[in-house]
Amino acid sequence: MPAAIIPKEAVLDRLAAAFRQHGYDGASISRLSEATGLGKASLYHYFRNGKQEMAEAVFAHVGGNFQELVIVPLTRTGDPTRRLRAAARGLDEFYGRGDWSCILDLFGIGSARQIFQPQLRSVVTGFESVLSDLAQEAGVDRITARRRAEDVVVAIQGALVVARATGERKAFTRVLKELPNRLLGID
Amino acid sequence: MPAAIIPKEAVLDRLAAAFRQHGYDGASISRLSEATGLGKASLYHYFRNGKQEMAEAVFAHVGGNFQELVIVPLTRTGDPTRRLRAAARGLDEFYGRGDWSCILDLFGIGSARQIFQPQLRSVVTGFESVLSDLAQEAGVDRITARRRAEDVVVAIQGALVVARATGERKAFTRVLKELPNRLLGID
DNA sequence: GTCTATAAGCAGATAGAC
DNA sequence: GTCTATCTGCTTATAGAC
Repeated sequence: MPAAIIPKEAVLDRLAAAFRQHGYDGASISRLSEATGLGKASLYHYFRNGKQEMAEAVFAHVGGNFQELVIVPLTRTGDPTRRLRAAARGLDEFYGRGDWSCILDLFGIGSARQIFQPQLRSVVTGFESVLSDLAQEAGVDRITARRRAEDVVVAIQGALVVARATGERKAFTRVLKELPNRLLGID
Repeated sequence: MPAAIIPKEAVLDRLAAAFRQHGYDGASISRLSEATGLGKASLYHYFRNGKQEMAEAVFAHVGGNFQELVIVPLTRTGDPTRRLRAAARGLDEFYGRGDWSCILDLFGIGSARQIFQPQLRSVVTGFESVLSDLAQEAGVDRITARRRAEDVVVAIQGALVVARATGERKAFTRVLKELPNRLLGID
């Protein structure tokens, strides 16, 4: 009974990369097999329910990374601006400096949408809550905090779309740099 | 030699709707056939190079709508704020009040990206130019105008992604309402 | 200009050997 | 746990009748 050739974490990272590049419908089992270096049958050994289960595992895995790189820094104690700068660094890493598409975007399209829409919604509202709470902690009134939190999420998603369309990540980099100001700054 | 059953315009509208719903890779010829009400062979009669040509025609057609609904109002003469409000109404219609995904997003994913990336880039830079020129005409300095133009494009794209993820269009509606302020308003 | 029928290949998924 | 081989159905695309 030989051990796994690569750890499941690494498999999930490679599956995530393939889904990010091709989208859910464009990521065929053959491509996922290539991307992981595992044969198709090996993939089915890991994920009995096929592509859908692979996507669900990727979603959970990527969600864990997001939690660690972005949510944890935001929910620490200490100066709000510093926490936002740490989250910006986390977002930069999480999105491959702006080169990687967001699962929130990709899994909202085509057959993935039927599967993931409820979860996409709760990711957005969860992220917005954390941002809004932080803004309020920094003295911003509730209404403004919620609006700005929404604006930040919108800006991150939009910047990734624009980066993909233009082939340049400057819009994304700028959004991250302005992140503390966008959430806490003057109107 | 019977005439076409539905005009090519209508075919393109239905193809566009199908691409918007399923993405490029998810939009199979069968689905495109269903969406248009034409048999597969009829679609190939219209578009000899198959799906790629359908997508290219949709891209051009949708680009024409965008020109008409958004660019024309922005490049008219008259009060900049009024022109931006007209463009906001155009964007609202162009994106089905926030319910439709943007081709800029969808065609940046998977196999469509290989085909369309250069054109996506020029759509973004073109739209940004028009917005930036308008802001400068309204007295905004060049650097600020360019930054705000980029922010506006980012916000529209992001709002559409968030709308799709949450199933709510309020973020999109708000971005449109704030459009004049986002481009011309105080920092 | 539209259709039905069909070709050739790739999709997702499984069986069974090692 | 991995592989090769294979199955079924759907995919793109075409041929040819009307």
